[in-house]
Amino acid sequence: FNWLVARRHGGTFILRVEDTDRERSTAVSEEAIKDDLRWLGLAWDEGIDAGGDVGPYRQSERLSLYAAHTDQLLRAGHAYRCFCTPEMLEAGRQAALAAARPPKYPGTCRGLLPLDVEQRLAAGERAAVRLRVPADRTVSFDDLVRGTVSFHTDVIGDPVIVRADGIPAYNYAVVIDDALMRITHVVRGEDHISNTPRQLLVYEAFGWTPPAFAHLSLVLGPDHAPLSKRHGATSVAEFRAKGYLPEALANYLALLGWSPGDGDEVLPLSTLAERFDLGAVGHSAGVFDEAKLAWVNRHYLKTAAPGRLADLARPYLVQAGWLDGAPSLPVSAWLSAVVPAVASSVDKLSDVPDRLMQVFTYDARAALAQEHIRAEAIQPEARAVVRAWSRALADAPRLNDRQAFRDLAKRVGAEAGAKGKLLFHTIRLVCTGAADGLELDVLVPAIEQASAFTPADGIARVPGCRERAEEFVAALEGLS
RNA sequence: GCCGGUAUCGUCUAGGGGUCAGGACACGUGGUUCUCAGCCAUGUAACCGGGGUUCGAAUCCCCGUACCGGUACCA
Repeated sequence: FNWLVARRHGGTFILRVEDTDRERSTAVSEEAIKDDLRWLGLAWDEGIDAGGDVGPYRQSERLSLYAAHTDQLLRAGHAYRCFCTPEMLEAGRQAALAAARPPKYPGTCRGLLPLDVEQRLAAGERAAVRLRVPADRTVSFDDLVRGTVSFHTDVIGDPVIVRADGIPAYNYAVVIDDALMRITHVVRGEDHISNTPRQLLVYEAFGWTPPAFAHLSLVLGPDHAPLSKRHGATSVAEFRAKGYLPEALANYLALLGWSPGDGDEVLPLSTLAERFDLGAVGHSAGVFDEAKLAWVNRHYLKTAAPGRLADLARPYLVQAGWLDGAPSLPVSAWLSAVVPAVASSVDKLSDVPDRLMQVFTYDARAALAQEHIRAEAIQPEARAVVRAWSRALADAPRLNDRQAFRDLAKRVGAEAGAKGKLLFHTIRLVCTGAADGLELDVLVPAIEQASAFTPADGIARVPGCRERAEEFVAALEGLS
């Protein structure tokens, strides 16, 4: 949504890394975020790796900036040193909770004498810095999605703005950054809505004009609980791994919480960038529905470039053991023809191998062991087709294209006196050992082409139609 | 507990003082196709509860309930 707001209004989308929590901020997590954003197509105009004139864009590299501002606040009396230990604070919190009172910093160090502070500091005592929150005030702001939101300062304890180790707290660092980076719109999750009054107070202490705020609802899982690991994929990277197209995920996510108003559902990023409107964003939390994501994905799967689909599907075929990492050029060409043909009937790319099962595996005996297949195959009409088909294949060239298959099917039909469903269904049985599957126009040429490859091509061995027919006939005769 | 937010089909939503409350996904049924896809047709399904204002409330107001968030020297 941040990206869309920036695009829609000709703004600048900035990627800033908020890494003041050293535990959670690793090079790996930063890289993951950048990968996700890039994959989704949400390029940033300014920030990490992109540069810009209000950097640095990593909070851990802006520490001196924060320190200078803290001095200013301390001198002006808007902030003060706090010597309370985490243990003391925690005990106070527990006591308050037990007494059914709101847990709030009691202001223990609020009125410390400057001399005392000097002495304790000189003695090596560690101190955090707290913001002095004015009493009995209502702080309110006009949220771009929710309208006016107000908080009373009496429920806000003086927040720590700089920890005892000198690292600023999130609520403080973002204000300085947003002001210095001239941020106009802060669009974030509603988990930040109650942080906003604290931040507003920091703007006020500095005499700065705050940016516009917009708080978005969170996304819930199907059980209505916040999205978490047990709901399966919860990160962009996981959806990518499952074979969803980035444009589909972006499209779906935009629709989760926002609607164009006219019922349009398929909206690529470029269209979204023109039509998105923060004011039309919904106020309630959305439940993530993977079935709908899949539906959107299918739309994009149908129009994606063949080569791209082939490339994206390759890892799944490798995983299935049918392809090695570096297939030959002819195999790549084959994939570019076959993958798009199946991709249009699949929810996501990881389903492709399943759809291609009949190309790579064949077992006539096992097929005929299934009652319904056997019953169908032993019908005299079907046997006639089987015979004609295998005879025709014996001296036919490879059925490398759709037309060759159709011609042969026609000949076989004429010879066996069969057509339509009976004809094709029987051929399907012989070629795949199954009663359903891909359209034979597509499947048969795919099998034939694949059967011509050698192990050097980096693809598993695929039995051709002739071989399959022979095996089927043998298995059928074995039955009777 | 306290503070804040939210509430229309199972899900995403449109609408908004008078509508047959519309669409999409999913699901059911029928049709088409050599296909579990697609396409066509068709069906089931919703305004959280209670008060108030009003000729009239799903829509405005209040209360309640439920859910979500916050209540950190996390972000």
